[in-house]
Amino acid sequence: MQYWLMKSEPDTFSIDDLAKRPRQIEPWDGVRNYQARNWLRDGMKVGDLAFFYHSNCKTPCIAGILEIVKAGYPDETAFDLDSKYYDPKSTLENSRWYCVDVKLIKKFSKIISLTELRQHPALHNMRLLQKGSRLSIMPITAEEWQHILMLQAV
DNA sequence: GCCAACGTTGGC
DNA sequence: GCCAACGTTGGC
Repeated sequence: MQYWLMKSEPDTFSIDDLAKRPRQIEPWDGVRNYQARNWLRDGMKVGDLAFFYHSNCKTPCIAGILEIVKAGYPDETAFDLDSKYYDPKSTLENSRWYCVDVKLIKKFSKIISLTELRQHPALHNMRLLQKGSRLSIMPITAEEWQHILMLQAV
């Protein structure tokens, strides 16, 4: 059991967009970074939980909780000529990119902003808070997970 | 919109 | 294998 944080730009795909999906399930596709790809392909297991993070927006924040409901499989957007995620170097026989399916577990009634996260010494080591950190998928420790959940409960 | 930080590409 | 050039990310 591993905890994760997954970034999405709300203008592209927000937690509300996920909430509108029929079973609140959606492929988490379009990731084009090798480190993140490795975690999608090899690290994430069905039943793992993840924070849904809104990036590149007015108030960057953790907006809710996701569950991984399907483990890593080839990202089909890479095969789609019309997709902005199209990559000619990814093939059906040898897929370069992977995705997982996520399900919305909870949308926070009170979001936890990046500013708030920075105020807690217990979270200082989070990869998310490191200068220049750009990973869109990252692991979270159980301690960090619990700490952040407490902030939400307050 | 700015720009620092980072990742990728490709010539050599 | 180096590294300059370029493109992207993402907070502010």
